[in-house]
Amino acid sequence: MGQKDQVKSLEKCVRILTCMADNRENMTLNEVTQKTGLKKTTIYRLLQALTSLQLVEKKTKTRQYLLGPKLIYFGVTALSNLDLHTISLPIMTKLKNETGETVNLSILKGSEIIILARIQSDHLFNVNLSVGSRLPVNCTSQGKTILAYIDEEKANWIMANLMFDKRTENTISSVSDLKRELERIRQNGYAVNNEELEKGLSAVAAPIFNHSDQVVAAINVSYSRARHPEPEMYERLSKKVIRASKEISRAIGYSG
Amino acid sequence: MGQKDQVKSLEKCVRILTCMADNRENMTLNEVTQKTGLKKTTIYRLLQALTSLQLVEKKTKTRQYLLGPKLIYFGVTALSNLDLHTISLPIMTKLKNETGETVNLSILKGSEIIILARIQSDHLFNVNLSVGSRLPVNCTSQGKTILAYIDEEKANWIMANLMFDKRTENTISSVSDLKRELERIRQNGYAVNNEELEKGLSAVAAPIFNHSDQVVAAINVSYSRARHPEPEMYERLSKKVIRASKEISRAIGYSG
DNA sequence: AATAAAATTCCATATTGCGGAATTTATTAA
DNA sequence: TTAATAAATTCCGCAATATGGAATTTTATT
Repeated sequence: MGQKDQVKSLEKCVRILTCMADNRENMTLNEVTQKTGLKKTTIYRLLQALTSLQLVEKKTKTRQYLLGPKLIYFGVTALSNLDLHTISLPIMTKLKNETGETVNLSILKGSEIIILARIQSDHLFNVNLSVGSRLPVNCTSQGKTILAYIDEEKANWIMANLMFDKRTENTISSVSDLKRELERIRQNGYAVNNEELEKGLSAVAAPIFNHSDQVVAAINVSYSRARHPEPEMYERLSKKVIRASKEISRAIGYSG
Repeated sequence: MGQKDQVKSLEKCVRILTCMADNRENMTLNEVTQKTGLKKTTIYRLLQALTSLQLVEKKTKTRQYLLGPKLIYFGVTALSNLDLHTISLPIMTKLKNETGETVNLSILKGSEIIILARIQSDHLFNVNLSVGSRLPVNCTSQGKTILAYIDEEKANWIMANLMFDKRTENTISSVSDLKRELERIRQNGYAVNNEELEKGLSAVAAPIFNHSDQVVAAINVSYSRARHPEPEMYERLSKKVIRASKEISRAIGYSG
């Protein structure tokens, strides 16, 4: 063994897969080479192996690689074993029925949130998001919520590296504004998205904590401002969202 | 290189992960050893490596291993890149709105189906299933649908290895009965679940084909018999389900 | 407390993975 | 079309890595 039970080739594979996942788009060998910094020959060989094991898929026409079907299998299995997920689903369904609006459960990954579960409203107008979708932390209720409760050092690091692209006129686009917003969120116990991601779209989110008092996710209710322009909606929803978030937190071991 | 770009340690890791995914339950080192047939020391070392890379999680109290968070990340990313998934979602939503009932998208894995996407109805009564849930082929509309359209050899192999546990009095529990049912499905173009999985639960499913005319998935509408006991419901739903399945098939390249 | 079983560590050896260089294939420019 | 450039793929000897039997420690069972 080199060191402490490392498996070099596996590490490289995970580095490649992570690179591909981070990148979202299909990637060519050269792109992976540039982004990972590994030797091209090595990557080539590992990608062949990964492909034959179905962890990666290769589009022969374009010579592009993408994450493969076996990862979907592993992933959805892991997801359905995840306490957070199984516990949240019925509570999310209840929340959706109470509010009539779309409910999401998301976790933080880098400077984005990833949707792990989503219960859509029955309104025809529905945003084109789904399990696996990612959104920037600064313009989502869930992103801001998580940011407000993770440890400050990590939050600062994320904020320092944020792109802050202005999705709408309301998008928070500076670290100082965002910090002020996080302070407000901590005071209220919930976060609001006031058309900061997309015009006409609002949401209210609350944090989910684990047994050791750390945020592990956020739950939100998202709705169209066209149907509910009144600002009182935020507070009204927040009560329900917070109740749901607490229920989930407790169920996964939070005692605070 | 050993042979044609194999990476032995990676292969073993995938074998371990597959074993764990197949098993559903958390596993102990010894269990993995027995099920994979690999040497215990090797598995131990690889599990350590997998754990430190977050592909696997280790419950130190019980010394059990389970699929880790990084696999969720890879999996949901792969899922959201999957044409089948992204194309299906809006069509499933439409189908749910048309019928008012829960809509599922599933693929075949071994002798089970796995739910890849699910749009729940707003009825309070909702079955406890979610993305990643697995069900036996013989007692689900989607399982039977896929079985009816995959190549016969594979279907026979699956049927030969089926457990056929009798979930209800209606559960199909012999190969010959199942074969007769598959024939009926091929004639109708859709499959029905007549309380074969759970008393009070019915569903109607139709197959989804790809560019090379192969079934890749099935879509279904599932509902409570308490609300709709009438058998005409099957045919009524089948029209809508078939329409949706064709729409998805075409969108992913089917031309038949 | 004694026994059995499972988990973990150790280490010498064979095997595997590595990556530079060469070759082939695709892409772009002329 | 041809030439030039860039990317993908193959080759192979060497060094580093993974292997697994045996020993040790920890945990479960009697």
